[in-house]
Amino acid sequence: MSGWKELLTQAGYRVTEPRCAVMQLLLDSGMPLSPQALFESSRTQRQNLGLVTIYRTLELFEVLGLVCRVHLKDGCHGYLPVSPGHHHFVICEHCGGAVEFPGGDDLRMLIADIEAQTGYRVAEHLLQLIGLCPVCQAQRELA
Amino acid sequence: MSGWKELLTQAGYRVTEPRCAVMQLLLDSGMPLSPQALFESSRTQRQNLGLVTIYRTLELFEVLGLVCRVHLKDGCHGYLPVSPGHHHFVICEHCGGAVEFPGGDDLRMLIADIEAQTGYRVAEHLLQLIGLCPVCQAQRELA
DNA sequence: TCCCTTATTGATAGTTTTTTTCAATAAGGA
DNA sequence: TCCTTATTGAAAAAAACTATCAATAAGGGA
Ligand SMILES: [Zn+2]
Ligand SMILES: [Zn+2]
Ligand SMILES: [Zn+2]
Ligand SMILES: [Zn+2]
Repeated sequence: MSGWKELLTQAGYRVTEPRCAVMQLLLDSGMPLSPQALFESSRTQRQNLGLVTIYRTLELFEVLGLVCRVHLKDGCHGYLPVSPGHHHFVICEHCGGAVEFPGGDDLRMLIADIEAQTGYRVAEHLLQLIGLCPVCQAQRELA
Repeated sequence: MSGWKELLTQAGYRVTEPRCAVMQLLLDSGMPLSPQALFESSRTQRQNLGLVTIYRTLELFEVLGLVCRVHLKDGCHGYLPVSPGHHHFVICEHCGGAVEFPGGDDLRMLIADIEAQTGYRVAEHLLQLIGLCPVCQAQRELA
């Protein structure tokens, strides 16, 4: 994400300090952050964002396609910054580290199959992979 | 789902009236139901389940693989009864109707690709398709 | 650069969702 | 039928999320 400020502006929104802070925290984190986690991070870094602002900012960012909401096992709902377009994530179940990947032809085929089988017209999909990142794999092998 | 009572018993749990009621409501519904929705349904049908019991029952059922938690746009977390094994759902975004589809080889190729690309070891995945069911498609065409 | 309009913020309060607690109840084996 | 103990559900607490509104600040225009 680099041009996100321009995107905000073009969409008629203001580039405010709190919005910058939220985006920065997300970019620095590398793992899905919940609204609460963002709130606490912001306090640690003396930015003191309001929790309400965080909710609103995440919602706006999601609508603009700047962040993506992922579903976690515990508690659900972390947010990750995303590059423009459609995407998915592999999330490490141990450290939370998330890596984005594009949906491939495989998925397209699968969806076509399901449409044929069920008669549904598929408009969107939710796909997340959960596993162990290389670092956590190595760690586990030592134990 | 037919042998779910046996499955409960074999796992050392009791087959109670509230558990039967929750399963029945889920089976009758055909769409994802939230804990709150189950609570209200149960009151309508004079079964008066406690909300806490519903939460606990859903959690147990999920652990036993009898139901599956799906993530909805608004409010998140509906529950659907599932047949044994691995599977996913197509959910109608208009009427909520859900259809299960088996996921055997599923995403094997895709996952293998991602593992190679990212170094992650993928353990599980979350896949949901969202779209329009045949009925709702027809309805939309008339409008 | 300064001002003015108005989008945005955040404190407070309110609502919804989920979890904890614990005495009363009932499932199911003896 | 009785007894043990898993299970229930009312009530209360905690967590997650939303609504309100006066004060603030972004950024366009003078
Ligand atoms: Zn969710
Ligand atoms: Zn990891
Ligand atoms: Zn439908
Ligand atoms: Zn699958």
